Amino acid sequence: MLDIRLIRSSPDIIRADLLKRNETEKLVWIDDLLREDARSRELKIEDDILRQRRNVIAREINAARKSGLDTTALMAEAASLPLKIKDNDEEQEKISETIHAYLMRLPNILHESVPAGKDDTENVEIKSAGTIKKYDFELKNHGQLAVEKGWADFERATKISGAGFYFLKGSLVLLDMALQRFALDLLVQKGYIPIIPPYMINRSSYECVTDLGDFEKVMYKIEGDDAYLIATSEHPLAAMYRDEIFEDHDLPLRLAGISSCFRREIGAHGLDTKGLFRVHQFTKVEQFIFCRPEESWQLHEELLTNAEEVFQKLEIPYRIVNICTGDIGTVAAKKYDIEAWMPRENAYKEVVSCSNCTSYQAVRLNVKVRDKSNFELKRHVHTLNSTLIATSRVIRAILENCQDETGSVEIPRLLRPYMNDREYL
RNA sequence: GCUGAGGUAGUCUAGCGGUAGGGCGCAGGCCUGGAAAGCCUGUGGUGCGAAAGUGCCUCGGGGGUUCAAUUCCCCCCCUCAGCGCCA
Repeated sequence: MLDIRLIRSSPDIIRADLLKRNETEKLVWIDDLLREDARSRELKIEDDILRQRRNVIAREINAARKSGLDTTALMAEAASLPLKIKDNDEEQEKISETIHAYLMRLPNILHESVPAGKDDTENVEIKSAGTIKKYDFELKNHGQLAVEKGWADFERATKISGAGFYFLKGSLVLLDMALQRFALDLLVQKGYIPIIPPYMINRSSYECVTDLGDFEKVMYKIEGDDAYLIATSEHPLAAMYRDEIFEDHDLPLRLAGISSCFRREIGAHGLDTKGLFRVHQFTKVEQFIFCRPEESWQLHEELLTNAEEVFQKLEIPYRIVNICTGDIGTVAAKKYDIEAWMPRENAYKEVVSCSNCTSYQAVRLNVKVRDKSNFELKRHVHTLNSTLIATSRVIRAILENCQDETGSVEIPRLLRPYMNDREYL
């Protein structure tokens, strides 16, 4: 959410950003918002005066009673005030609901380096790395291979849970856990604090960290409780410090979340229908940072570098794309995706999403940092998040990239210590 | 799930119809050669104001009674302790 004070003081910055996003229909929101905000402040001034009068009279009545004076006139005036205050409050309540509704729907302000573009086809590649191998045999679909080898069972999972679920079996279970520990060790060694968060959080916390549309499309709600299954550990990690103020020396705070992730919307497209790429449930090691506003762009690059290191170490070719205005969504100010090379499809596929959300989550969460040199000054922190490893997608990348003509899968060298030094799955 | 005790500013705690007090922590100031100690001020949200200031709101949340609610009444939420159930 944007800070209303920023919109009040620099509405042209917001307007320019909406134009860049090509969301011109929201331009009128800004005018309406500014009008409502001005009216809200007028009402507050009136309200403050009424309340002040009420407080003064209450004190005067008390003083008069104590000295035995007549209070009839004061009581009469006092009796007229509550109704006026109530009317005023009701109007203010309506206005603040309107303001809040706009604020919840206005997107974050983009970084200047975000490219303009209509959708994901216009994201901009900024780097590609790794050696793409040539295969002189036909690669097997990763899902098909996994079933043949007894490493996964999709049919029985569909029978008992529905499409988009899977039983992971045998070597792939060990591989999944090896990837988790590999990822976690990499982050711990860099000073990130590993965290297992709650897998369910309540609606009010969830609204602070994600886009409203996600409630309808992405999140699983637990019936009968105010609880939603997390779509990523980013969400509980971000909400963890809700309504808190960091001291300057607490930041930057680097966290490594690990959790199962639950998502309703998975789509259904060609090769992805069956397999581990688009699923309702997967495990993810996530990087998350709370920091001072001035250091977030540098830390955004740090997160990306960490994620790249994973694919370098696993020897999986990848590229980095800068997500364009049409694909970036409401929360991030800038987002990189890492896409891993999937040789069977002859294409790069998304495996990492790395975002700087600047103060957008922090404003809703009310998370601030006390300024080092000015005790009174408290600024909203910046939050950043990035996948380190989403195991299901990396498993697919390994099954495809490391496959030989016999259908054997060679385990990436640096992962072997986590696989009891085995060379093949 | 049952019973009991609680929820007061960053934290601990007092107040139980009449401007929310104190301890600790933290920040600043005075003092000092420098520090400690001591003393003073500040500490959440928001409005007006260039500033100095000044007002309003905030005692878990929401209603009600009252000129006035942290205090009385109703509903809800959460925490802790004990018991029960349980991997």
